[in-house]
Amino acid sequence: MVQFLNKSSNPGSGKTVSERMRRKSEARRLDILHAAARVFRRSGVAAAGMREIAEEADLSPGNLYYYFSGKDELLFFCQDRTLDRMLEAAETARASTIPVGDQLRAVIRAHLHYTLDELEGATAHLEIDMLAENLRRGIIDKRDKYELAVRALITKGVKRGEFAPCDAALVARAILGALNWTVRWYRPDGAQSVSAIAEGLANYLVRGIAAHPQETTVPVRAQSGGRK
Amino acid sequence: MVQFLNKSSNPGSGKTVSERMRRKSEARRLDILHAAARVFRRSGVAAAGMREIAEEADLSPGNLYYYFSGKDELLFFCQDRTLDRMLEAAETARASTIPVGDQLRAVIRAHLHYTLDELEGATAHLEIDMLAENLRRGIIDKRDKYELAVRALITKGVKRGEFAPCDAALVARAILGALNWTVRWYRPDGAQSVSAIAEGLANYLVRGIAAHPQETTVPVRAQSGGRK
DNA sequence: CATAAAATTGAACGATGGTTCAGTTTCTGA
DNA sequence: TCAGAAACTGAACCATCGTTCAATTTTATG
Repeated sequence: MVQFLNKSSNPGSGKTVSERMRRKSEARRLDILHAAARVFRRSGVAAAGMREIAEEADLSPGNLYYYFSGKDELLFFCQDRTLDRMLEAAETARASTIPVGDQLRAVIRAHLHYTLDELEGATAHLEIDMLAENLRRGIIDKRDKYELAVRALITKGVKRGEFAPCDAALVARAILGALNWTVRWYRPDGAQSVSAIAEGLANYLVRGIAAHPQETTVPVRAQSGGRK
Repeated sequence: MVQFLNKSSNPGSGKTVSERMRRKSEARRLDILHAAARVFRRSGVAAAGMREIAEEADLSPGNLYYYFSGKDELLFFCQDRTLDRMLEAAETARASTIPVGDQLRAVIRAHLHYTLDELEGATAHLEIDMLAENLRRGIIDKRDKYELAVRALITKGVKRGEFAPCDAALVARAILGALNWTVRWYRPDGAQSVSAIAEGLANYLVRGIAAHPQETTVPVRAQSGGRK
């Protein structure tokens, strides 16, 4: 979680020097990663060029390769990081003692936060087949693990009688689809904030499997305090 | 609907000759369009190369440009065609006299058919920003019109008391997201057929807004006759 | 301050992808 | 049968993109 840089090529190749320099280098790497994530989100992975990423990170194209072996490594770290966060959120929800419906709601909120949030949001993990073959395996596994976590939540809800019997695998995919597709239409300057969208979607998506849904209440547009 | 070729550059530029030749040329154009749609779906629009499309359509790369002005025109026609079909299905559903829930179900079925079906399915229309700026407008308008049609269906259901009050715009986007995301996980050789997936998703997605959902029934995996 | 390592640069390379075009083959209609 | 149009070909062009590298500047440390 804290250090994901020693997984692969570090700057240079000689033994590291002072602690202070190592810190600085690491921070720089993180900055670059953030810049790459922004460009990936803004332009899409395919259209995101190394020159564009370099400019966003305020360094020359060539210098990028001093910190990362190439575009694939950049992409890999971006995807890996986001999936880790989502998996963590899913695990936290699972381990809690609140009703399963609320656990699912928490996962939905976190999911949208990590994809749409202006600062922390990233979407690179949604374009897995842009990643080089050799790096794909691990990412795919994490993505599948996440999907399975959502499915397990649904299954648990059914077992407890909180949810109606259903095809958990299909419902999980439907939920994830509805969530992931938000990156296509969400605009930061739009009418609804990320958390408002999250509440609305959570209400609708959970209601679809709730054993005893409230007769009336579904996402009625913004019941109080509009933006942010 | 029938002829969408005279919208732009036809083969050659001289006056058309005999009717028989025109027919043949038109058929050829359609074949190429189908081939392009297959390649777009298989490889994604960005990764789909003109050489690959040419090979799929059994002609030389250069010859492609005898029938179409370029990749953008190819993409435009693919997107336009699919959106037209979906709009048509939405209109048919709207005009029918069945319950709104069933109208929505019909739209969902058609939507998945036109995206996932082995022969007729196309996914190019999901990558709108791959299209050149100057052609985008029309496609975006059609897509928005379709989204509005789905939203209108929901609003109608609420007005009639068949659906619970909700944020129709958000729910429409959730539904479309769940549907569109199927192209990411659906595999023709998977366990469920397209229509089985359609039924399962329709049940879940409609239940989320139904005023009085059945207590139990939700997509319980394949109640009879598995594949096809 | 000096020196070596770390960091940075920008031009250039090779591959790829959309597109063009001069030339060739195939087909149509009189 | 035979022009002339239509259909077709494949090599080449040009832009772009990921990447490399020799050379230069900056920084850390004795």
